[in-house]
Amino acid sequence: MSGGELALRLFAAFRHLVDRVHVDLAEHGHPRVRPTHGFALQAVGPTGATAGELATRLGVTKQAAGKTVDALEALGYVERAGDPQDARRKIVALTATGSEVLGLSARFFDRAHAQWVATVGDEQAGAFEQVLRTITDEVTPRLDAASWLGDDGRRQDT
Amino acid sequence: MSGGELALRLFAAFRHLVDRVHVDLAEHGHPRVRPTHGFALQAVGPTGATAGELATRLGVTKQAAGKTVDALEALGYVERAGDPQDARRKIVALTATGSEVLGLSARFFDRAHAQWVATVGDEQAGAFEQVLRTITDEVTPRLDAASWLGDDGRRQDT
DNA sequence: CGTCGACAGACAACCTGGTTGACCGATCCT
DNA sequence: AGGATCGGTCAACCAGGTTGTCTGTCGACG
Repeated sequence: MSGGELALRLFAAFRHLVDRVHVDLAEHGHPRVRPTHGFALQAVGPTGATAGELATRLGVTKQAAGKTVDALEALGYVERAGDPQDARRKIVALTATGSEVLGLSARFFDRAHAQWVATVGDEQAGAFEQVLRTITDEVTPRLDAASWLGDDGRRQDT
Repeated sequence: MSGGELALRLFAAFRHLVDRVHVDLAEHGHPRVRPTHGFALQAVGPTGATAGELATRLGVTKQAAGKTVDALEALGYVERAGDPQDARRKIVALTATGSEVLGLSARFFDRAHAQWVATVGDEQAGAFEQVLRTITDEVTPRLDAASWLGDDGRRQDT
């Protein structure tokens, strides 16, 4: 396998998985969720987070994070609330539907995972994941997928 | 490994590989190339192609393909020439620097590939790639990575 | 031979997600 | 108290993609 093919297939596998999950999500009453949103919800997490924290977790500027929160809020998946401790901060937290999506998403990911484990065999799958783990262990997980493809990598945010 | 983690790691591996190649490319006199451009150059290939062919190969609209060609042309990697057989068609072809980039890119991908084969071991790597191949074999290779992340999937192009 | 439909490419307008830059109020620290 | 700093938002802009429209060229058929 050439290096280029390897890269392509890695991406195809990733995309296949994510697509599958989003089809399932759409069929269960959440047709508007986009992969970006999923990442963001994940980053918010059950404990909530501020826009700034989100920004660093997602590897984007705080403005971009703010916009994502706007979108999620419009979809009804998160809510913004003021922090009584510090009037500057606004903590965004999952709504009921928000955590429902998060839970469903996790379930569907696991289901897709289980399916391909079944097709390739238990042992192979284990070995595969082991290799994948060692490859990606030192890599910092950055989720700013969209911008990364097109942009120069310069990013500063004040 | 949870399904979500699997997806994340697949993406991280892909991204890691691509990033590495583009760092190498930048160090060898091609700092402006973006992943998108790489895909497009690949799609043009040594034989050249029309904008429409590019569009279907990349899985985007012909207008988008046209814009990409504009960018590549501005960078000096491709040239547009009229087709003497059919005055409607304009075939885009790689310039000398264009095919240089393509060649370098292939070499760097292979180098990165070889490096991780070395780190995980020959046998593991082989098994890994075998699994990856079976997973992604039925998947149609679509390279419209950027739009896929944010858009709804509705796409029609006349 | 002429005409009418299909095809290839380009232009314009718009959307999304991201970025930079500037700004405002709240907090902290001296 | 007062200046620096932090958290968040507004505004302008850019890249890449999409839809819709239009022009020029082929080709096939009457």
